[in-house]
Amino acid sequence: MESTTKPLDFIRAMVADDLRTGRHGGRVITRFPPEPNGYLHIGHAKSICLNFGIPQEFKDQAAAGARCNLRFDDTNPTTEEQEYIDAIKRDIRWLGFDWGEHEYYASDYFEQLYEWAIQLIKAGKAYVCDLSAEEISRTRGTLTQPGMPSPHRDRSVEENLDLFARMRKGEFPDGSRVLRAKIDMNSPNLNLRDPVMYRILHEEHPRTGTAWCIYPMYDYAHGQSDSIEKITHSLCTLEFEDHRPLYDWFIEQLGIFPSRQTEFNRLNLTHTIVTKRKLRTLVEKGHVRGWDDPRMPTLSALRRRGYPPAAIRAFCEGVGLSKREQTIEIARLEFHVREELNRTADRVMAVLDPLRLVVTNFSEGQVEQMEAVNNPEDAAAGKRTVPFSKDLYIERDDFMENPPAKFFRLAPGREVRLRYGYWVTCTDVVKDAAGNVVEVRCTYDPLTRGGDNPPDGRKVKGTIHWVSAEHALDAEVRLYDTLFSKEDPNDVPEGGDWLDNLNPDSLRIVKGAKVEPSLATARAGATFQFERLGYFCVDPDSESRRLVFNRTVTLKDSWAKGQKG
RNA sequence: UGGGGAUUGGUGUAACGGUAGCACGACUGACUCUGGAUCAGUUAGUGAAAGUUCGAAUCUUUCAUCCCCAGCCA
Repeated sequence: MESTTKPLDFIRAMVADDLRTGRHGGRVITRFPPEPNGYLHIGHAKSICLNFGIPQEFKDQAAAGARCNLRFDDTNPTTEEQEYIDAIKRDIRWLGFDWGEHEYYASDYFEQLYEWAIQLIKAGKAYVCDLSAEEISRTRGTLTQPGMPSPHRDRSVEENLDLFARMRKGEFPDGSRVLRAKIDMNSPNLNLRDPVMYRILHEEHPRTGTAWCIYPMYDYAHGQSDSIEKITHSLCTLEFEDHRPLYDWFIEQLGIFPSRQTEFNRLNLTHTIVTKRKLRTLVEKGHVRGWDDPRMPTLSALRRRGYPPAAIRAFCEGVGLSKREQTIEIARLEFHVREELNRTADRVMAVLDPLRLVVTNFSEGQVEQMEAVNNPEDAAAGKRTVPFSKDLYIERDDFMENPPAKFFRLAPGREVRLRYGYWVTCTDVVKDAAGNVVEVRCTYDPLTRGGDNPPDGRKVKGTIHWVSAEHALDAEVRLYDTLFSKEDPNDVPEGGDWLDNLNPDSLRIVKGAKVEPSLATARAGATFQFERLGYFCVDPDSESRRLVFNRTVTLKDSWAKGQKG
């Protein structure tokens, strides 16, 4: 028997090993810990798929339970908002994951964290420091030089206890004092040079309101929150590797449940930026319409763009996991989107750049209902009907007066198939005063009804899409390209700015598109394949009078590709 | 310059001392009522140098390169 089990990545291998050796008593508990200060993006999706995926995958081997907690890392009220909490939950659910009742907040643990801080003060492991932020920074030393001990490093336990209690009571202004861990000012790891545990912030918190005016720092809050929740595997990205010694130090000093941190590589995409700070800049400076602008890499934008969650999940599983820097080509994401949509999206005909086509030998006023397959990949998707008449629109690109070799579409004297319609032969071209082709005139062959091959065995090279002029619906179509023209948006010349790499053509709006009448009832979010063009989905801006579509992704187009070269 | 990580085709990811494989991309061709899909095929890789070994991507040493760290952000 051939073994079909695919190799486990290093994290899953570790989990499997921990389960085998009974390290955590048969439990696998992970957590996804977003900070509610922005929207989730594709990079988070990788972490979500990992953290929620692992408990699912190891359920059978984890006799004592497997789950992923959703925990908001809400320790900085100056940047965090309820709006983001709501958006994050919506996006995780949309991606296809559920945390059940295990929704937690670091702020739920503020009291416990405070008590533990007192415990550390009593143990002589933490002290109140009156240095200013600037002074702390200056005395921290540099990469190559050790730091200088704070003049308050050896305050008595009593004084520290008193000061810390008064910090909590609100007796001191912001920035006047902090609580610091007493570790090692000489450590080559900057994180261990007496890191700040608490800072004073007279700021209202979205959840605790004004109950607190001191807030714990990430390093002091995260590991302890993991420990409180008995997280067995705390997975985070590579840049936290340097923080692991500190993560372990607090847990050890406190003698609490030993959660363990393991780091994996962050996901980067070409032509894309996945830094929350920079995404915020794009939104605030108006380079995009908002967090859900379909050009953004946020999950809400990908949803609006029409990316199916299943495609994002497959992508995240597909990119793999390691400790190397990972920059995935955008084409790989698009591959998964096409793969999913090819299976699931109904086909429909739409003309983006309409050119009038008159079938001269077709009776005026006559309408034939032609049968069309909704999805050739899925018989269950059924069939629909498309009206055919004398006056049609075809895609301007599908006609050339003087076609080059290998052009299989319509041209003077040429015959093509109108998909699900009839075979037509171009007999005439009508031009305007400027010489632009404004109409092509054709005759049709009644023996090719439905687009079928004629009995005489004649062949045709091309099949093109069309809509009936009288029946077509008007639509606005938004065509997207990458937000940045450079593979690496951060690759800028001296004195340049990453914003210089914004792609001026990332959005092209087509106003005069014509789509087949079956789309009249399409609802926001519905995804279709416009035959021969790509996948499109109905934008929330869409109204019955004025349909609006977003292009999710184009179809692969070997003709266009050949033209470029 | 200190510390922490990492180097396998264009991009990712396997191989854990024994045939360098898979996916995406690119390129051919077949087929097709979507120049889509599908099918078949081609292309291209172990950062460098020494060493250990019958045998090295894998072990050792040296070198090189890249990423992260000096927030009272996470």
